[in-house]
Amino acid sequence: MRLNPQQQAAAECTGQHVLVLAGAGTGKTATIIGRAAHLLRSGIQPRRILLLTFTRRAAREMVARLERDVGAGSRGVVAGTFHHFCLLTMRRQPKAFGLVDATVIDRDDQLQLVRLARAEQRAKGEQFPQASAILNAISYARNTNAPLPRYLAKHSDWDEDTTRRVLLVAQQYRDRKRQRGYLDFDDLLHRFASVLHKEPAVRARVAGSFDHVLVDEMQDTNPLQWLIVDALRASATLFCVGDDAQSVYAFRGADFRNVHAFAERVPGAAVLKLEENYRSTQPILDLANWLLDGSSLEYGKRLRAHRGPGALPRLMDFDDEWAEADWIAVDLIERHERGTPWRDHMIITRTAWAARALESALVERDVPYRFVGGTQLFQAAHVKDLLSLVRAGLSHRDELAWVRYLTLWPGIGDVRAARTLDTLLPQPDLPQALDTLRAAWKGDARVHEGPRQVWLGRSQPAQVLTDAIRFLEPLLERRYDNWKDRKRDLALLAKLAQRHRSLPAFLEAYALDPISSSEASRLEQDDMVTLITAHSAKGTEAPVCYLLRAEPGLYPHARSLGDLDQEEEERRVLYVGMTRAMDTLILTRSCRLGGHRVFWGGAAGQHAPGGSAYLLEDLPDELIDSQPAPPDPWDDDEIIVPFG
DNA sequence: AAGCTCTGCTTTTTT
DNA sequence: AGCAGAGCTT
Repeated sequence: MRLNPQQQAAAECTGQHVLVLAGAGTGKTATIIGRAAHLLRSGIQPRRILLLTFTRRAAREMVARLERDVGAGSRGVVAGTFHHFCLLTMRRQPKAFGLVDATVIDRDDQLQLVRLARAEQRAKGEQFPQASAILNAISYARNTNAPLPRYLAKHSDWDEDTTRRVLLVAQQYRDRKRQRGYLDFDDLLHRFASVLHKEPAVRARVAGSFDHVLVDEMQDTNPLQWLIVDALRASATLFCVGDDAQSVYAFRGADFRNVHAFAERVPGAAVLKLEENYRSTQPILDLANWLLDGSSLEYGKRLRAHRGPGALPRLMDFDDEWAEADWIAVDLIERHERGTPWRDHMIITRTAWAARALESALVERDVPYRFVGGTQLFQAAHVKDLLSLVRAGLSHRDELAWVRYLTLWPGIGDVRAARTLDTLLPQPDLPQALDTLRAAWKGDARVHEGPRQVWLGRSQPAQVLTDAIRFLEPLLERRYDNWKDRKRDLALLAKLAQRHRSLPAFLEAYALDPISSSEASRLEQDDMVTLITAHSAKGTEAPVCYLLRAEPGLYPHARSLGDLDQEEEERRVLYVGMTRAMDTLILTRSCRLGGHRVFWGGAAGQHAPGGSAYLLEDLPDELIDSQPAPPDPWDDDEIIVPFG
């Protein structure tokens, strides 16, 4: 791989900590990979290089590219998400981190726990914050390393009494986690950071195992992650890459001061810039530059296209989302027929939900596609059902799994499940708990058999999964009307389990990475259109990009209206979306801008002073090729035939 | 008393 | 797709 002089200089700048400010498409990944390759060539041992990314996608891509560039010499480089790295390290020395016998839980499990606590605080029929809202607040405070009461006082509009009870919910959530040995995603970072902070010996051991730490997407790191990077700096050299204009995870506590204040926090650090864009043609970048110019913040960024001129981005208006979706599907088919492979097309959506019309159009027109981001296909209910049985068969203390498994049975609801669990929990181990269950349960005798099968066969993950599917089949078939389709997902899961030595390892890997959708699709076919959320799209590119529903209510998202920081983040989300396109950028919208629409979310167009209710409001004509809406193919007005 | 089924509501972004 | 609530069934 060839680097330009700036990239080269960055990759080879050794002897001090480095921050690289890299605009969209300027070869950020190439540079970080180039850096790793340079270190390996200069004799650094692979296992002394740590490569931290923010998303699993980025981690996978980095590893693949590094292997392609360096070959087997890259084996042993430690690469993964922050969460992954923390868990891995803590699993190696469980005692030092107090991690013996802990189960990692995903967001669904978290929500379930919060729901239980919430039910106790909420009066019947009363308006009370949703479990997800409470969990978001808990998580945000945690990731920004701020006490929850202070965070709520500042950022929520809940009244005093509600706030008091939300704090009780949070307290209970914590207690329940502790009692059951559950660790949520935030705990992974928090536990790791706090032990590194409090135990100099542990810190020295962890930090001392690396010479170089490479951090991707630095603008997305949150204060907790900063503490981790900061601890590693004690004996390793940092190489951080980021772009403040692409910071889109503030909702998760990301703090781009980690980029802005880098030089002050890390004395003697070199700050380098990459500004030449290699991805897109100039008109696409002109549009992106215009978008940033409209901000009240100063991003100090002007993307220059190394590739030079090209076609103007297009803007298409439609009557409704169905017409829009169908037009895109047809356009994709035409491009495909003209010889462009499906994989060269990417459709970028603000939310998973906003793409529902598009998904049905793609299905209807037989366009092969995969969805990246949003709620994963594999977090589906039937997968959770299966995994709940597996988890129940490994520990009688896993309350969430047991309740889910038990309520699959006809005649068992929340109440009976909870009561049954009260008898299981005090038992010393699982076999005895199962005996108790068999003795106490008057109904279907098979209830205890499923977990028992798992327990007995637990040394062979793939076989356990296969047996568990067979065991659950009658129950699930009754429950879901499209069982045949769902069964295929489960079979895939059993196949993936083959790769893991133990069931807990499989479950933990799954919790952190609920089946790489990439893997799932690779098992099927390669050439397909990518439908992707703007957040997930960061770091990707495609020759042809559609920006779906680039309309008021979505850019900025209605929920962000009224908060200047959030509105500003929406600008960056749109910026990320636009700068994915290499040759062709097509923006589509599906509402008539003339007729004022009231958007859900309450705020109804009330944007913050200095912000904007619609980011493409004053789009200059010369930057875009505006096209009138094509006739509505679904127009079902009666055709009046004149008689003579 | 507990579970089941129907209906209406509500959907940001991710580890 | 999943939740909450109402009303019905076991």
